This record gives sequence, structure tokens and C-alpha cells, in this order.
Amino acid sequence: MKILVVEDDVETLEFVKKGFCEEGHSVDSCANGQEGLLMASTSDYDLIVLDRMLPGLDGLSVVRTLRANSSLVPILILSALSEVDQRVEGLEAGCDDYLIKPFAFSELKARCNILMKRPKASDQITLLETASLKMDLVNRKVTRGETEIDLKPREFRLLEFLLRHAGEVVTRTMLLEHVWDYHFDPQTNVIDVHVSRLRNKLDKDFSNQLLETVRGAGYRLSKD
Amino acid sequence: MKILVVEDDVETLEFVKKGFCEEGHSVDSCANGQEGLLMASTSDYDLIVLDRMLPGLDGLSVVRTLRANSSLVPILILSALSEVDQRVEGLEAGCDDYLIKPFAFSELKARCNILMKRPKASDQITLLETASLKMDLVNRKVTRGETEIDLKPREFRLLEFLLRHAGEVVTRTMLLEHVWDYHFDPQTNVIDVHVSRLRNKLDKDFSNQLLETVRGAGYRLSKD
DNA sequence: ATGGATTATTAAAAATTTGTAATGTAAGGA
DNA sequence: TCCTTACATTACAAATTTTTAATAATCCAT
Repeated sequence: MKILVVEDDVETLEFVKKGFCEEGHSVDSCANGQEGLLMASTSDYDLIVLDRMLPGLDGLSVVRTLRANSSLVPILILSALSEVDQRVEGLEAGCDDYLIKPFAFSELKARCNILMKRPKASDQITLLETASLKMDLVNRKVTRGETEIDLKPREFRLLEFLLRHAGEVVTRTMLLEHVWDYHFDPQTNVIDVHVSRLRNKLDKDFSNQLLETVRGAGYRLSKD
Repeated sequence: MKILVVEDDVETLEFVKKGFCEEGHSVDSCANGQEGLLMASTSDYDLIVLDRMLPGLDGLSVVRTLRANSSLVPILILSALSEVDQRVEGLEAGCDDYLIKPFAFSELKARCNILMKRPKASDQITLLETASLKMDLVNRKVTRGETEIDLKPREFRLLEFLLRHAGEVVTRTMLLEHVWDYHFDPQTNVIDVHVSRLRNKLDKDFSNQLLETVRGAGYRLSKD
């Protein structure tokens, strides 16, 4: 992980830097707001640890500027300002966590790990997966084991919805709403027909059947 | 937003509940771990506020169980256990924030807002973008500025290819290969027809034309 | 300016995809 | 077991999408 630490107190900076390095992260640092902002804008960090009181540009302004430029980088503010109102002000500036000085590195580490584990807007889900069945949403490809399964657009949407609710029973009403965008009952058997066609492609050549019918309720894509 | 509060101390519970309700959130609550776990598993919450010490099943166990079931719901732990080691233990259990009792509602609110604003794993999208043109590959939606553009499957593939090569000249041969999967020249004007249709939808209502033709070479999607 | 070539547009034919309806099959209660 | 209901399958009809082909417009070299 790539971390930026902006902190003007040399001792604290070295302490934090050393800790993160020992954790195997790559750490950049600087000692003032302007420089921090510049580094944050020009390089991609997985996390920024930011002192609140900095010479020149203070920490909160850095946060506000980054957020105004729609940066989503996780930011943890470190601050000696410990009053509730000051904490709230910090949290509302757009950072993701606020830790009061003095602090234990173990807590800083734990909080930073949470922020870095957090799903990023950029690492998007492109793959839906259940058992041996994989659906690549970007390339619109479906495979079961090694075999590629060719689906028509509506069949794709149907399977996508089932995959997003794998293991759960999916009612006909849900399917009409979300796969057909029908907000009424068409009084036909469209669903049955498409489920049948999907089954042919999905389960015909395999021993265990993934797409099961739950009589009286709907359908369920088995999770295994 | 839908919030679950699990707290056995009646006074604290009412205090938190009232606060969230006043913020316009919908709040469910219960007073023990088992029930909390059940509610969290059966209903979709945007946030769970969880007391650490609960009768029956303690808060951290609830967190661990939920995470083991790959729930990604944001969880904030409330606890009177304020020692560093206890805080670290709580944070490492899989929750997203840890607030020590006694606390100010303003800080709880600020911290909860951060967790609820956080991008959810479920609403992540893959986006191709050039100038004001955006293509959402997962939801298959294209917008230029505020206007949504409805494309047929082949038009979508054509624009996707152009977007992936924005700013570059794209030859007819490339298009036949990658948009049509033709590995020969069909000796027709399929491409011209589709480019024309795409242009109609893409550029007709706008002053600056994104899809330009490079005479003798192919087409290029302008980068701005 | 003119003519050959390249690109654009349009309408209609062809192909594909989707929906309907008729018929067949299986499940579960009386 | 029978009978009703729910689901499955099939063939065909309708709608949509894609391709073709004919015609018009544009570009650039002469």
C-alpha cells in the first residue's frame, strides 16, 4: 500500500513512518500543507495520514480541497485538538477518521487498515460468481467451468439478476420488475419461457442443476 | 437511510434512536446480540450501531459473524471499554469505527455519516469517460452531459471501442475485427451505416462533434 | 471548376431476439 | 387416485436489430 504522511512534527513523523514501513507499506511524507496537497493531487495514494495543524495550509483545508476536486482517497486526520466540537469539525470536513494525539501506533494501524481495506470506487465489481459459474459484466461473457455460455441480452439480464441474488428465492414479480422493467403483470408466461431457455444453456450439459424452481414462490440459483 | 441500533442500555438506546430519527433516518433497534445478528442478517441496513457489551452474544462476536458471512454493512461499535488494546481489538474484529462511551451525539452522527456516505461495494460501476461522454459498462448506460443516450447493442460496442481508443484513429479493419468479429471484409458499408446512426444519437444535439472522420484512415473519437 | 473516390444517408430486406399461446408434464392436496 | 394448479416445453408470431444496397453528399487532386 502507498501511504502519504503529512506531519510537521519530526518525531511524530518518524514514528509513524517507521511503523508503516515495518508493516510493508511504501511511505511518502512531507511537513506542510501545500506540499501535501500537491503530492496528494499528483500521485495516487491508498491512504493519507494528515496532521491537522500544519504550517501554511492546515489539514482541514487540504481535505476540503481534495474533496472539492472529487478525490476519494481515504484520509485520517491526526490532531491534538481533542474537544468534541473540534473532532466533529474535522470529521465533517470530509476526512474518513479522526484520531487524537497522543495516540498508540497500534490504534492508528488498526484504523488505517480499515480505511485501506475499504472497497474503492475504482476497483469495481466486474465479475459475478457462484460455484463454477462466472459472469463477466464488462465483457458480457458467461462461463460454467471451462465452457463459455452464449446468452441473448434478456437471458443475460435474467442470469445477472439471479446471480446477484444467488441462494435467495427470486419471485416472478421481482423478475418482471428488474429484468423486464414491467411494473404490471403481463399475464403471459414470458418468464417461464426465458427460464426454460436459460436452463437449456446453463444446466443441460451438467450433472448438478444450478437453477432450481421453488414451487409457489419463484426460482433460486443454487449457491453451490 | 436505514439504521440498526443494538444497545441494551435503555437510556443510551433512546438517546441514539431519537437523534437518528430527527436526522430523518429510519431506525430499528434491539437490546441483545442474538436478536441484533438476526435482524442484521435478514434485513438490509445502511449502518449498524452496536454496543460492545451485550447480554447473550457480545458485539464483537456479532461483527465477526456478520463478516464471516461476507456482509459488508458498515458497523460502528460503541463501547465503554476505552483502553488502547480494547479499542484495537474492537477495530480488528471487522468493524468500521469504534467510539468510546460516553460520547457526544454530534460526533456519533459525524462518524456515522462518513460510514453511510462511503461507496458501497454493490453500487460500483465501471466507467469509460471522455470529455462529457460517460459509458457505464456494467449498467450499460451512456450519457453525454445530463442527457442519457440510448444505444442498440452494436452501437454500444462500437462506441465502447471508440472510447477505449479515444483520441486515436480507429481503422475500419479494427472495427470489423473488434466490433463485428469479422475476420474478413464483408464488402458492404455496415460500418458507415452504424457510424452514421451513432453520430445521430451522439452528436446531433450538441455543438461540438465528438466523432470525427479521418478521411482515408478511419474514425476518431475526440478526447475533448 | 470537374471527376473520381470516399464517406453519409436512407429505405427496405434479412436476421435475430423476444413474446405469445397452445400443449405437455409434474406436484401436492382432497 | 384424481384433480387442480403451477411450471415446462414447443412452435410460431411479433418486434427489434442488423445488414444490404441504392442514392446523395463531400472531399481533394487535377
